[in-house]
Amino acid sequence: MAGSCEISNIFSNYISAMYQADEGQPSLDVLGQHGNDSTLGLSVPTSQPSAESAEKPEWFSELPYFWTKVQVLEWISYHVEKNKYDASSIDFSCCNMDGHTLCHCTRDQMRLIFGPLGDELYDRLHEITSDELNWIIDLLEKEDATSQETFLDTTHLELGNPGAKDSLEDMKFPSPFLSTDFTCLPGAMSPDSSDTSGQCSAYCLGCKIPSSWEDDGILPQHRSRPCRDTVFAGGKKGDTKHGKRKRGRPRKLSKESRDCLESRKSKHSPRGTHLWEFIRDILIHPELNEGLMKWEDRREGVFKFLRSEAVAQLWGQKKKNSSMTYEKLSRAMRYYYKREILERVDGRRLVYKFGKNSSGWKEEELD
DNA sequence: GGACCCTTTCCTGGTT
DNA sequence: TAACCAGGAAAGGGTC
Repeated sequence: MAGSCEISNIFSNYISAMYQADEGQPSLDVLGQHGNDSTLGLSVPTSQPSAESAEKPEWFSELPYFWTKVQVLEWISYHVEKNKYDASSIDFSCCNMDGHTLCHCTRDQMRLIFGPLGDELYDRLHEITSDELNWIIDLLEKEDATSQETFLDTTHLELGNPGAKDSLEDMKFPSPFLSTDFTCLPGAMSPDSSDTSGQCSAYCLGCKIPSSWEDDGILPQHRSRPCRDTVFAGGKKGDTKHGKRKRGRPRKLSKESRDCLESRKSKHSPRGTHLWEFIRDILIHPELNEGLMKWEDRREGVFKFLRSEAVAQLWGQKKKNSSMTYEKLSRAMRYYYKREILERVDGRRLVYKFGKNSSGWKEEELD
């Protein structure tokens, strides 16, 4: 009970502080500024430095997973205030949780604890943590560069990485795939576009991610709005007259925009993973691809897309292409027939087979 | 700078 | 009717 009292105090203090410094309120609109994009269902804090940045609460610059109980409360307080919610109906005794616990709350649990605010909190947390997966992926990339390890030790993530936190600040970017298509729990990673009320889909800290998912293409992008708005400018349909666009790949970003987005990237970053390698990596990590793809005949290299659009979205995310679809992905797959990287599997929808020019999928090779 | 490669995008038509 | 498949065509972007 004492804990509950303490929590209430923190809560009150925080709200008081916010009233006193209304101007200084964290610009976490932030968490909703891109939110109009229902496809993405995400938004990220702006990276534009603001005069108030010095007054941002601690939780703003921390990963939710690492939030202390106090920071969790501050975060809750912020949203209580933001939504003009009556905090008296919140069960404070249930708020005594750290970020780790918070991140594993289901939507239903959030509702139970926070009432109508539960949905809001769940969504906001989801937004932040979806960004974090990208942070994690980035972290993995750095890790991979030094260790050549395919997988990341889970404990490493749980301990955190101060350097990577900085990266998070710099590079948050919404993850459409993860936000809409993944229910990603520690130890399980399965897409589920329809499930918005199940387990907390925000966290993937227990997941191990194939090394090829870590390359440049999947790196978080700069999160400032002006840049982000230009990221997929070429990918929008109907951007030419008569609602039709020219054939071919749309022009990429202007140099300025690219610089903005990729200031972190090496100018000579190697070519990203090829599509077939990306597909292969999903397949050879069954613990991650549950629900995405499956082997039909492992020995023969026959596999099937279970959630074709989800895979396409993931591929699109990797290539920074929000308009990727299975239709397009499958066209690229069909080009592999000629090169014998893939073989046709006639009469079976969504089924492909690795060809003689592919590698790295056979069990013998993996051993 | 240009060739080449690897997609990406659009499209038409066919199949399930 | 929708989803998928097949493959031509055109184009962008990265690498060499």
